[in-house]
Amino acid sequence: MSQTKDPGAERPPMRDLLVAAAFDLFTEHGYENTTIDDIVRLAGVGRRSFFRYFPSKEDVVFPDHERALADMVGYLDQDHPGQDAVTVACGAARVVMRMYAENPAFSVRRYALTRKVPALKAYEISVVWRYERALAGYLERRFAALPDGGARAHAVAAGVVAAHNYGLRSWLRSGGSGEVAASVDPALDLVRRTWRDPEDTVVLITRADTPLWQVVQRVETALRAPDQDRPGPARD
Amino acid sequence: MSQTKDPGAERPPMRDLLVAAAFDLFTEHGYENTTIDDIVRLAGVGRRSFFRYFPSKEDVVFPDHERALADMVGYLDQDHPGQDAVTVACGAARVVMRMYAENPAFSVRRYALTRKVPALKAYEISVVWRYERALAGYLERRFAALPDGGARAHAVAAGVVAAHNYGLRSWLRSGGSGEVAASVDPALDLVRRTWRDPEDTVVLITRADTPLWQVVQRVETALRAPDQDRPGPARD
DNA sequence: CCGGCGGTGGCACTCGGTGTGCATAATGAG
DNA sequence: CTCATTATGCACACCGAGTGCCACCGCCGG
Repeated sequence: MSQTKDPGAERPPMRDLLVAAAFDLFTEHGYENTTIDDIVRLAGVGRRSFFRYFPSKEDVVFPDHERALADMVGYLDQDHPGQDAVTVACGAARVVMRMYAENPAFSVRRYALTRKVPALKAYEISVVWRYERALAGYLERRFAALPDGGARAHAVAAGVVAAHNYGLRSWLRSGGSGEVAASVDPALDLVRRTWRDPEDTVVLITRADTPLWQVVQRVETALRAPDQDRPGPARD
Repeated sequence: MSQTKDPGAERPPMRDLLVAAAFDLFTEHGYENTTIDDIVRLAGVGRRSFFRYFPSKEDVVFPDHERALADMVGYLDQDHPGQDAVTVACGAARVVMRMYAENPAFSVRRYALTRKVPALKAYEISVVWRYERALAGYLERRFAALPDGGARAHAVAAGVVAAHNYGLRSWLRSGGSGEVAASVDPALDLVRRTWRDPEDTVVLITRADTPLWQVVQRVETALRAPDQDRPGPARD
């Protein structure tokens, strides 16, 4: 950690230095009352160097979102056999979730900051929007065959992102204790269930006087073995 | 229209003057290349007055969103008998849609601007987020009785906003010709159908050998007369 | 005629962000 | 070992957004 000589992680320590200095000052004097000069003075570097590592003052608060977005796009570019589009979108949201889980203490500090500084909240929203746009693009490709594919793609993407953020916020409010997934997955599952492809719906028709245990049995077998003996849903 | 003497609309003309001047300069020289001094020089007013009417340079591009948000909140505060929560949320989105429809030419010009200026896009997103938050707050109250009410409220709000924006964008890309609702309503309907309260689902069970025309008839009567002889969904 | 009073303009200042030129290593060729 | 090249950080100057302060002007009642 003091040398950062590990191959593959060639980030100069100055980046982390600036983030640490900035967060200390932000939490002590507030975001607005802290100038770039204060940060670079505490970090012991030149003012110009700050903008070499962060394009703006807001970016120092979200130092890893760029990587997370790239990870999510990479996840969407893989193929996920046997998973419908909505499930893949939820998986992509979980990729971002893991980024938050990597450093709970930092995530909680940042959450406290974004909650009280409108400018940071606005910046965070624009970052989240990029996730949503990536999801919507993926879903639009997957839903290309459907007549309402465009609207569906955007509505699903927005729902997935909103559910993810809802669960994430509740985890952050708890102070980052426990598993993130325990908060995020239920919300994500709700979205996945309600937006599941209509073609995946099981319609079971029986005589009205069929014994209940037989109905249950047939429902169970139908739900357990999906996508086996019928053409799958449209995959662009 | 030339005098704006109508009581109730006491906006001083300087506001509209600044908006007109700003848009002319933005579309001609670009947003970034236009300074506040350029705007106030063209409008013939003092620089200080600009910030009296608009808190920031971005706000001059969205002069009516504050009013639209207030209108939407007002709509949500009314009570809408016989409409489920998701339908009311879609109605609230249509309130915002009408704001865009009030001045199609202006909306189209603004759309061209926000598409190519990242700063304006980011600002627009933060504005849209306030609509979404208002919707989510309303839906959270309506869904308070449901165990997954919170996640559901946020997912629905996000879906409604995304669908509205999807339809709106397609209308804006067409140059603002035709009815906005023709683009927005189908997308909104998709969200409303998929998120409709589970209690509103009609389950019809018949003998397998029931004549088709009888089945159709019973389905129709069930769909035509909703919420009549059963307790409605939880309304806090 | 006079003294508040609301709206406006002018001025100076802070601060975020950018372009430029210079100094200081680190690297590689001879 | 020395020199040239490159990269990296730094100091300085500059621009423009946004703010605080005060002077000004027209309008009102007294």
